[in-house]
Amino acid sequence: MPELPEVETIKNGIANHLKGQIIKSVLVRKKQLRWQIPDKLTTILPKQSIIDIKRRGKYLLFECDKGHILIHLGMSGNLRVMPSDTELKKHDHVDIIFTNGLCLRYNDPRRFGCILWTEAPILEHKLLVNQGPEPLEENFNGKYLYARAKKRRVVIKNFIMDSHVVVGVGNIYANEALFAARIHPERAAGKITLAEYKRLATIIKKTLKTAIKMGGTTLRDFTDSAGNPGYFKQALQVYGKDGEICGQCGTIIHVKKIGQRATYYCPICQR
DNA sequence: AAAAGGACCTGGTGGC
DNA sequence: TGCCACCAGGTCCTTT
Repeated sequence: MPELPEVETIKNGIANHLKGQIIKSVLVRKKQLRWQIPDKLTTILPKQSIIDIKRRGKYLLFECDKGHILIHLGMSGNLRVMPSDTELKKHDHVDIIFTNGLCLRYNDPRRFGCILWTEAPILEHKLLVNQGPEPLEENFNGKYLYARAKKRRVVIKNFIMDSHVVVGVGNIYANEALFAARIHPERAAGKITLAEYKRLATIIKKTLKTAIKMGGTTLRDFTDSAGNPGYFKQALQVYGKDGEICGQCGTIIHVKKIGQRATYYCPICQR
């Protein structure tokens, strides 16, 4: 479900409801996510307030009085703010309940996400310390990509999906960005020219910004924190469009597994 | 050090 | 209708 635009959309949807709220209790119905939810979460959070909510890559960072809650939504996770007595749905695994009667409810059918607690400086957390630059920041650009790609034989699509290279580019936006940049997804990262990387970096920024503006991409049942769908799906050029016609040249869009993931591309436009 | 593949998990779909 | 194989927004970890 969530790539960077979806996580950003969720963050924007919940932040204003939660900032300054005081946690009353934490209800964990299923602690086995990607990693087990630490027992400490339920004991240490009550009486703390949510100071701020930030995003790093696809991780959400909830700054509390004594540390941070670290949440990743995996493939199928979602977070909604709702009255704490709202009827449960399947896979509602965790409620963080506030003194004002609202709760933050975590739902995740596949349980690839995680909810962790840390009292150390948040950006030094093991999961965050080696993350690449934020794609919307200035330190992510064509020169950076070109330098990082030197001598790398990994295919370009996997390269830009590697969060240690740049965070937040998942399968949908990797496909879309490579199409827009007219770069074939299977080229070796080390063989892409500086000019192409400049084009690609610019397009990744543009693609993600547009998707955030449109509230993310709705596939299957993605909704934002208010339950609304995202509208970026209508703007997709290649993702999920195998067998359809390329809007640029009329060729049939191909699909192929690259690195275990479905890859959609136009064999004529992308070289 | 880098590349490749497996692992984690549920639900939906399409074929037979 | 049932069963089975396969697919899905991610990414860490192990093996080569």
